[in-house]
Amino acid sequence: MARLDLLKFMPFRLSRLAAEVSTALSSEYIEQYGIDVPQWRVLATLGFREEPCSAQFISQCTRTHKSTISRAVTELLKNKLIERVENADDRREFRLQLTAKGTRLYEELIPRLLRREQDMLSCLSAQERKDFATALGKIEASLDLVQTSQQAKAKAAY
Amino acid sequence: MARLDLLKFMPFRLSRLAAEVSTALSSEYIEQYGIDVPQWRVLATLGFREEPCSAQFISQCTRTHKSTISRAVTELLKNKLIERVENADDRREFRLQLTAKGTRLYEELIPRLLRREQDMLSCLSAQERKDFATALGKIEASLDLVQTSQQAKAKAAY
DNA sequence: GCCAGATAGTTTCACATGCAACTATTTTGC
DNA sequence: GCAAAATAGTTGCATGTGAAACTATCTGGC
Repeated sequence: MARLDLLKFMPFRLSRLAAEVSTALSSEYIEQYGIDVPQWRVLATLGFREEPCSAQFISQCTRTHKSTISRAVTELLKNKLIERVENADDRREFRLQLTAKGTRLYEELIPRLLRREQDMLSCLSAQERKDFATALGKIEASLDLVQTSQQAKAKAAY
Repeated sequence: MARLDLLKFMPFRLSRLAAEVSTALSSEYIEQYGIDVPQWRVLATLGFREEPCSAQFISQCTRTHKSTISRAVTELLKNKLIERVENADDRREFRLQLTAKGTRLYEELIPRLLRREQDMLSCLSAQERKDFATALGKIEASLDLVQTSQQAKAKAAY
C-alpha cells in the first residue's frame, strides 16, 4: 500500500514553511506600521521600481489578485503612503508612486526585512544558500512562475 | 538607498511558490473527490499513521488551526470517509480513523499526488533534490517547525 | 466614425479561516 | 474529595480573499 508522510511531502513542507516565514516577517511591518501583506507588496514594488506603476502591473508581478491590490492601494492612499496620478494616455489606468512619507517608511523597513531574511537563512552556508536559491529558481521556472514584463503583458488579466 | 527586489526575496518567493504548488496539487483531490486542503490533511494523517488519532493530534502535526480541523472532520464524517470512536479513557477526545471508503480514496489518491510531486521536482537532479530537501529541513529546524510527537505534546494547545 | 470586444480598476458576494468564547470532561493542588 | 485550572472539541464572529459582475475607457475591425 502506497503511503505518504505529510512531513516529508514537499508541497506540504513548502506551504507550512511559507506560512511560518510570512508570519515571522510580516510582524515587522504589521505591528510597527499597521500595513498588511498586500500593502507591503505594493510598497515593495513601487519602491524597487523607481518609475510609477499601474495597479495591474503590481498585481501581475506580485502574483496577487487585482481586487486584493485594489483594496491595498485604497488603504495606502488613505494613509498617504502612496499617491496616484492620472495617465493622460489611458484614463482607465492610474500611475502609482510612493509619497515622501511612503518612501521614508520604505527606507526604514527594507534594511530590517533584509536582516530578517538573512537571519532565517543563517542556518545555511553561503554555498547552500546559493544552491537553495538556484533550486527554487528551477522549480519556479518549471511552474512558469518567472515572468518577464513582456510575458506579463502577453498574459490575460490575472 | 537600500532596495529590495521582491522577486529575489526569499519570503516572497516561498509564499508564491507554495501557493502555486498548492493550487496545482489540490486540484487533484478537489475536482475529483470534492475534498479541500484541510480535509486532505486529515486523511493524509490518518492514512499514514495506522492507529486512530485525535483531532488535536492532527491539528498539531499538520500545523492547522483546531477549528479548521474540526470543520474538516465534520465534513469527512458526513461523507463517511472517516469515522470516530469514543475514547473510554478520556471522553473529551475522539479517536478518528479512515473508513473503508476513506481508505479506498486514500489509496487511489496517494500515487497520483506522489507522481505530481515528482513531476514538480523533475527539474532538479537527484543530488539537487536531496540538497534542496536538506536545506528546507535546516530552515524548518531553525524556525522550530520540526516537531516530534513528544514536542507536540509538550506544546500548549495550538 | 462606430460598434464589439478588450482592459483597468472597483465593488459585491460567497466562502474559508483564525480568534475567542463556549461546553464537556479531566487533571491538579490542597 | 473538591474547587480551580487545563484540555478536547465546537461554534459564533470578524476579517481577508477570489470570482464575477460592474463602470469607464480604449482598441480593432469594418
